[in-house]
Amino acid sequence: MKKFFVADLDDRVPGEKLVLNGWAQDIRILKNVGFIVLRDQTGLVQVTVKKDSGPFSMLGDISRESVISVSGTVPEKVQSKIGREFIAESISILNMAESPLPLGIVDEVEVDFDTRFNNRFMDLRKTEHSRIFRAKSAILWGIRTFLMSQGFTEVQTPKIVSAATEGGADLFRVRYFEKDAFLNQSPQLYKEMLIASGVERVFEVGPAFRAEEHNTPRHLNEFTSIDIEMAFADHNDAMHMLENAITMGISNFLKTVPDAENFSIVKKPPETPFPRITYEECVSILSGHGIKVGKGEDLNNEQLKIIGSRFEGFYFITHWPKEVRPFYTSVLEDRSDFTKSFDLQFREIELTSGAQRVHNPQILKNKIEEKGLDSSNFEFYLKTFRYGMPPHAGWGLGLERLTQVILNLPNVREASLFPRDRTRVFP
RNA sequence: GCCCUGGUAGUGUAGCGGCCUAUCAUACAGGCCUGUCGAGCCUGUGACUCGGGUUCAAAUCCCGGCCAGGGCGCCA
Repeated sequence: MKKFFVADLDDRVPGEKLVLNGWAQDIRILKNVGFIVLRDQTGLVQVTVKKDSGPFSMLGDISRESVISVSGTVPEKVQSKIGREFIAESISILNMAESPLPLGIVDEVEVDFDTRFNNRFMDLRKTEHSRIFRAKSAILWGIRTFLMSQGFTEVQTPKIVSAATEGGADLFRVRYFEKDAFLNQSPQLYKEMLIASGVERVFEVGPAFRAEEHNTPRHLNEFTSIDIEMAFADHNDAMHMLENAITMGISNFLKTVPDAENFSIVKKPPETPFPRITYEECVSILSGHGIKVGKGEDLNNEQLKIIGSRFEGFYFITHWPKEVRPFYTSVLEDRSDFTKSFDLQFREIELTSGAQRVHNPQILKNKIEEKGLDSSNFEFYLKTFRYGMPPHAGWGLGLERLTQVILNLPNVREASLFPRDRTRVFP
């Protein structure tokens, strides 16, 4: 069993004997001395092999990326530029790596996306890639602990479903024994049903599937959605919960991940509340740029870039027209063309979509039909609204996109261990 | 779904009708080197996505397939 990590060396005293395990990232052999750069999940150490020591003669047999175990001592003085050094007394090869490697870990060559993802296990041995997932994990942990502190219960809802959440066009169809079924695009309907069950605050972290044939740096066909739903709440309550959750996620990331402030573009937790701008204000700003947005039209990428350039980081766009929002979104009492909805944006990237929901069953049924959907397919859902459904609100947050914008990754696929996109279902 | 671009050694590239027996880097193998650390130096190994077509001649031009990256739409 492994007892020490490479980074533990920083707390050890000179002369102490211990065993380090890891990957032989690089091997350099000179006439009178040899070096192995040993890597484990905590970092790098230079293992120095003196000519008169036993393992010197076997250095040439170790291939890059082989897994080795080194016993040795902590040196009096660290001479390596890596900042950590260890003097080998014996080395055993636990598993030899084949060569050449499918992609180099320390080679000074670029690697294409395709090659990287075809060999993702190897790609992730690069610290700059694996740390994305340490960041993602820490962000999620911060959000999760925050939601738990606010009285939320984490739930798991089905991913194989019989009806579409908001339509049918963009769902993956699967064979479910003798029936047709779909992979769920969102836990939306289930979250709401749980509100009717008397659990007042629920959240779920789980996969969402979209069969859209997009091919962009910000879309995945399978992504991780952080979804919440809260009873006796409106869209403003949901926005507060969201900005605080994000702030706690970032704060936990910055606090717990080594070197976080150096590879993140978000250097400190954002201040709350996040700026808010209404859809109509956006339209008016765009009009100042000579861009006309038609009534009830969605904002496109180019338009969102213009809006996004006015803000430092996160901001909300609120009160979207009802045309561009799903049937379960409630409208403003005084202006029924607009909804109690919001998107959380970071520049032009949409991270979250949320709203206060419709809780009156008759209005909800009408809205389903207005969207051209067959309300009888939603009976399992509508039924839960007829026996005491509180007013409620919630949101869905894309975890990969959140990670992407915080780390300023050029492509959202980088924030997914094994991305599923228009053409990739492997590995 | 529409549109654009690209596929050359393990990896990343140059070449874009004959000078290609295909460039360079990195990797790999061997050698040299007083502790190296993007080590350095020498020698060697290793490649034109697939199928048709045009041509005296195709890595290079045309068509199709497969694979990839991106733009739009749509969305998290």
